[in-house]
Amino acid sequence: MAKIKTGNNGTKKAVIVQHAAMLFKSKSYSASSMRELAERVGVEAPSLYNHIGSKSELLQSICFTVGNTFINQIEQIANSDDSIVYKIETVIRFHISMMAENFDEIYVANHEWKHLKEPYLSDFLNIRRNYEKSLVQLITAGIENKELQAINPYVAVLTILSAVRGLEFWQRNKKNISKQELENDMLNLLLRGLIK
Amino acid sequence: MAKIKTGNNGTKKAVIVQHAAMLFKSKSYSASSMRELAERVGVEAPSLYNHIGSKSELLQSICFTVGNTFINQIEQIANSDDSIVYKIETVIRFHISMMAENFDEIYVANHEWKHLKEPYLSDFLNIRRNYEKSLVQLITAGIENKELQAINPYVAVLTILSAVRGLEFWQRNKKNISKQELENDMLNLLLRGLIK
DNA sequence: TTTAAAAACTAATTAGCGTTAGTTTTGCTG
DNA sequence: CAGCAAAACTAACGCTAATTAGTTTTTAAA
Repeated sequence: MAKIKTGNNGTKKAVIVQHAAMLFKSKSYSASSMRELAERVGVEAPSLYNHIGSKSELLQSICFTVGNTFINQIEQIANSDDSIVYKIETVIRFHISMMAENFDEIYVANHEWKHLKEPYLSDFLNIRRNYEKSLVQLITAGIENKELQAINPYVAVLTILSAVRGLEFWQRNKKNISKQELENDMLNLLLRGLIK
Repeated sequence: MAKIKTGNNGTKKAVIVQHAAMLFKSKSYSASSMRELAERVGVEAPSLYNHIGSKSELLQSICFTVGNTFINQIEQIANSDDSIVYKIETVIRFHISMMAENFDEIYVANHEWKHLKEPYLSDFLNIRRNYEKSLVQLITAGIENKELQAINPYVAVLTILSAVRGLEFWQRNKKNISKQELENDMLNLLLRGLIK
């Protein structure tokens, strides 16, 4: 009946992927049906297959777009010659910005990656491992540097990544706290701690 | 064919719930089938229904057991007369212990609650909101107290809860870091910050 | 050893899923 | 306006799901 509206930029597949991210976020991947996705896109389910290969291809698109974005960013930061503390600040600010502007995709990549099929599942986990490894190197350098406290670098990375991932709770309460205040307070907390 | 083994403590339903937690954790709720659950329990699928009411009742059991445990704990802590900093330490240590000893249920409660049906979904979200509220009060008291830095209490709570939730990543690497080292480093980081 | 409840089984129902096949409509290009 | 490819449609296939019905086996007490 209706046609898929691309809004003059991006392919029709991109429109479908965007709707898929919203649907997968709210219902989870397994509980989302192609029929409901089609309804949201404004089309009958089989029509989707003129533009995509399969349901799992949608999940792949989402997860790898997100993964590659973060890998690119961390490489850029690692190659700059700022101080370690400033680099860490930049990483955290980038996570907060991504969370604000690409929430659906990031949420899906964080929560639904386990439904990827091989070999994509292994590829995705590799990307994530490499990202964590880059951060561990950053923290380790900062400790040798004496810029940072001597704590286990893996614990530090785990805490930082979890904290920024937790911004999904902020998304529910966006009105109460501005992005600026959130950024400043979270950086302050992670860098200087809770205690006065 | 076989019978459900209770190991002499707990009901048969408890055995099924425990297996359900493991299954839901590894496959997600929607992608888990009663047939596979039955196989893990060692029985045919319809036999499960002699002990439980439905698949979603299993999820309810898991989510509310976890929720009530944390609500009880936070009430106990709030009613003690330790310093705020010590209370926060106790909360964080409790989360780490629970994560170490009841990982499957906590993981499922954290990740699969959205598949609860009404009215259980609303009830669960209420429990979680109340828990967060208790923590916000704790942080707020600590700021007025001058024990804590004056940052937005909601940001502090969000960061703490996310950090402890992130311990699910530690579960994958348990061998590399002892619970003691993890506890000390994470407390140190959250209370005193990354910077030396 | 009889008996009755608990708990297992087999078979079937109903419903929804992703996807394919085949056909019709749409919209651009000559 | 003729023709053709892109993209929509309807119908249906093959599966798998949660659950129910009805029956048999097991367990344990009288």
